[in-house]
Amino acid sequence: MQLTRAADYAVRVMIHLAGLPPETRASRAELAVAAECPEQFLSKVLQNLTRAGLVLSHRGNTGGFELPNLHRSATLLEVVEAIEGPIRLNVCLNSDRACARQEWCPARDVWVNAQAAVAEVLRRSTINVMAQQAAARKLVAAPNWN
Amino acid sequence: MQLTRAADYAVRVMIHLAGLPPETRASRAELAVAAECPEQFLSKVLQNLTRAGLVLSHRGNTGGFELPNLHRSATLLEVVEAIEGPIRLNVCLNSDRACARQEWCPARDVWVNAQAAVAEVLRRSTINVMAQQAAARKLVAAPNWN
DNA sequence: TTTGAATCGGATAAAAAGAGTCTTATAATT
DNA sequence: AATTATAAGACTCTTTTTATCCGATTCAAA
Repeated sequence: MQLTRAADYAVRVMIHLAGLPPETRASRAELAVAAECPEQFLSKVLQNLTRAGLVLSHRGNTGGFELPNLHRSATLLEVVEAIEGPIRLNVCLNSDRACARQEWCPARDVWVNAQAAVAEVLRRSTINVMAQQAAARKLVAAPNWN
Repeated sequence: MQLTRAADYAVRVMIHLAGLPPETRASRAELAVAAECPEQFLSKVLQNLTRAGLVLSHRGNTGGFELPNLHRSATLLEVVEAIEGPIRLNVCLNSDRACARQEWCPARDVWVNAQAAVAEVLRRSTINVMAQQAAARKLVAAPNWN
């Protein structure tokens, strides 16, 4: 019951991108430094984000990754699910493979509620707001007023 | 980000035990049928529940497992954590191995809140109440009034 | 048009976790 | 003593996680 490293890195990257000026491209290398993770592994994460449309990739000499304006306010839920797929707190919540106990099982209701609670928290956080928070906190941590 | 089968089985077993009269012993075989899971695997689950004190085990000819009265109102959180250990939605929430970004990372707050939300839902559900619900719903599903 | 810098995509792999099995030991009742 | 339980540890198999490597592709600039 834990977030994967891949999803964590994805969130880090998205927040970093949201902190850059619009239309800025960041190279994979830069993003790997920002996310503090192996660059090759981040490659896979970025490909998933690209496929989900949360990020735009550009190849070639001046290539890199860019956050489309449309997704500057993406939620953490979107980012996490882009990497891990839909959140399912228990196998019995998979609509495909329904559980035989479903009719009467009181635990299922709890899993449903718990899952909804997590999703709600993740849905309420957008990466642009988090980027602002990060910037503000870094200023407080290492002020440069002179 | 999913419950393990072991934790799911543990919950099933605890609810089953809570539905029996106090001081009743249920054999491992009976519990495996009730939980719809392999008996040998359940063995490991039951050992963990026993170590956590949530269940009493008795060896020998008339042995079996028993739910101590003290724990008839155990919460789902207790049961799940007895099997999986403390819930940690992300590695950075492990107090031992703190994250270097902790000072300013705005995502951490979200993980903290999400984790608290899950825990709260699980804490609000007790197995005795769920056993009653299960019994009531089974009656509705297959009534036997005559 | 060639070169170089960048991502893409597939193959591979090591490590860890999850899920389950098997066997021997131990305990308690009959 | 025999029978019937659980305990405990070793073991296996599969899947997931967490990467790494390398050739192909793309694009811009020299």
